[in-house]
Amino acid sequence: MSDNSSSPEKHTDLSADIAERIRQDILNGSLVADDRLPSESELSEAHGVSRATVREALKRLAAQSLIRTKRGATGGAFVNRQTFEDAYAQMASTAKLLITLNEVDIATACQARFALERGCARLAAKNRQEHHLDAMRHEIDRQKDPELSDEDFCASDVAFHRALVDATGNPVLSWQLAAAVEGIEPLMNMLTYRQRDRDAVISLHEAMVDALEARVGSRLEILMDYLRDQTLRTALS
Amino acid sequence: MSDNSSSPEKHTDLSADIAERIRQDILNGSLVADDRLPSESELSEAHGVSRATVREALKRLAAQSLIRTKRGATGGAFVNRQTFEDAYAQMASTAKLLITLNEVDIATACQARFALERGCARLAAKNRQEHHLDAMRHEIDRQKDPELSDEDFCASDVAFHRALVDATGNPVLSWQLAAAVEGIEPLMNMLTYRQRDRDAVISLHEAMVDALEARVGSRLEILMDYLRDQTLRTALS
DNA sequence: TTCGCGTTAATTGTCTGACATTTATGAGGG
DNA sequence: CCCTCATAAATGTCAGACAATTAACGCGAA
Repeated sequence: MSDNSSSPEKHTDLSADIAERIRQDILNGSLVADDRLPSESELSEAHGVSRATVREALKRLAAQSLIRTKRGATGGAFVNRQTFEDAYAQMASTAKLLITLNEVDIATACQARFALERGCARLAAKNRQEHHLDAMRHEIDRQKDPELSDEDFCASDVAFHRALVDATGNPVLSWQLAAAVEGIEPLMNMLTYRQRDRDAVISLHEAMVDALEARVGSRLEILMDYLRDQTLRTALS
Repeated sequence: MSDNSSSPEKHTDLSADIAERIRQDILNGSLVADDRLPSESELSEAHGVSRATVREALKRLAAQSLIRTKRGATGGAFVNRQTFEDAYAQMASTAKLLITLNEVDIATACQARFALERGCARLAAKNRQEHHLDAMRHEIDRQKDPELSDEDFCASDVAFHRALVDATGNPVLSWQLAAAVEGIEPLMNMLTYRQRDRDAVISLHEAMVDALEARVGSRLEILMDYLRDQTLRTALS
């Protein structure tokens, strides 16, 4: 049944249509997290297509991590709970792809990253907890090791800023920000830091932790501007 | 053959493996935009699997808009150019899903949105062009129509803020921001604006355009804080 | 009773071969 | 020169089969 698609458009790619229908069912709440979809055979019969087509549709949904599948007697396709963690990974991956494949220059990426992060400053200052400060100080200690490779230094930098945005206590915010920061990591990885550059970054990081501890958002904003300029200088040298 | 998968892990879901392999080829540059992949038959032979499995892998990639397919003699699967527009749609969709399915409360979403947008203020003030101001003023005119439904009012609001972030002139930034703003649109759509609320929003919008025209980023930031508070008040009434 | 164990059924994962549909290309005739 | 038609290559779809996995059931033994 239900092959009377109300849309008279070109019906190429049945699997896309079916995937979209199921997707809508998830969106509008007909299917909620952990619900089990009908079996592939039932779906194929319900939509009037072959099982192969249904499977292609399900793979599409799986690729967007909308569903997961389990084999066996009680198996089937289940609606995934959309965790922030999942969405974060997905967005970071998209961001990485976009930035590497479009040859975004590092200045643009830096500007974007620090602009976004700047927006978190006041909220982070207001809501930060002790463990956020601890995490950031821990990363600073790592960054002080002169033996650290540029790549590891960069990774630690990402962790530092991740803790900073987590300090806002707003999951939507930290999820968006973290994805953005991680998305430009490949670009940041191409930076080569001289020791002098590292020292400058580290002292700014320390000042930022202090500002965060004292809950002075405005100072944090200023420090972020300095950090942006410092990073841009490193990039252009 | 290359079925000598170096990974001895549980090899369930061959289609996922193959999709991942091709994905890596795109990531590392072995395949670049508009390259044509081998035909399904060739891929199935190359990876030692059936054509059905290859097709499932390709559908996964298509779902992530990494490839497109064309039928016919010169058809096949082609690597997609990753446009900001594509990535934007994808991220907005992910954001919508995440926010609706996790029952994020409107206060959290608002806070996130305005915090992110606030980060753009200074950059937008610096780089804005005349056509950005025009677009924003056009939306303000729409918003003044008292016959406008709440939903249309909200859509116009999204367009207004989209123009604002575009004014930064930074594609990475506007892409991230626009996705975030559109992601919380479903939530904003649930708001009911009294006329008094609309008037308050509109005058703030007008003040924001003026600040943007005068290139006074700091004032723009303050106005955004007001707008955030105003929106929160509307939400909580 | 309760534990253990094989059987069974349901479901996804994979393969094979076929046919339908779309589309560029080239040959042939007017 | 242009139109038409056959052809080939590729994706889209289908049907049917078998393999692999897994929970649940039933049954016998301790």
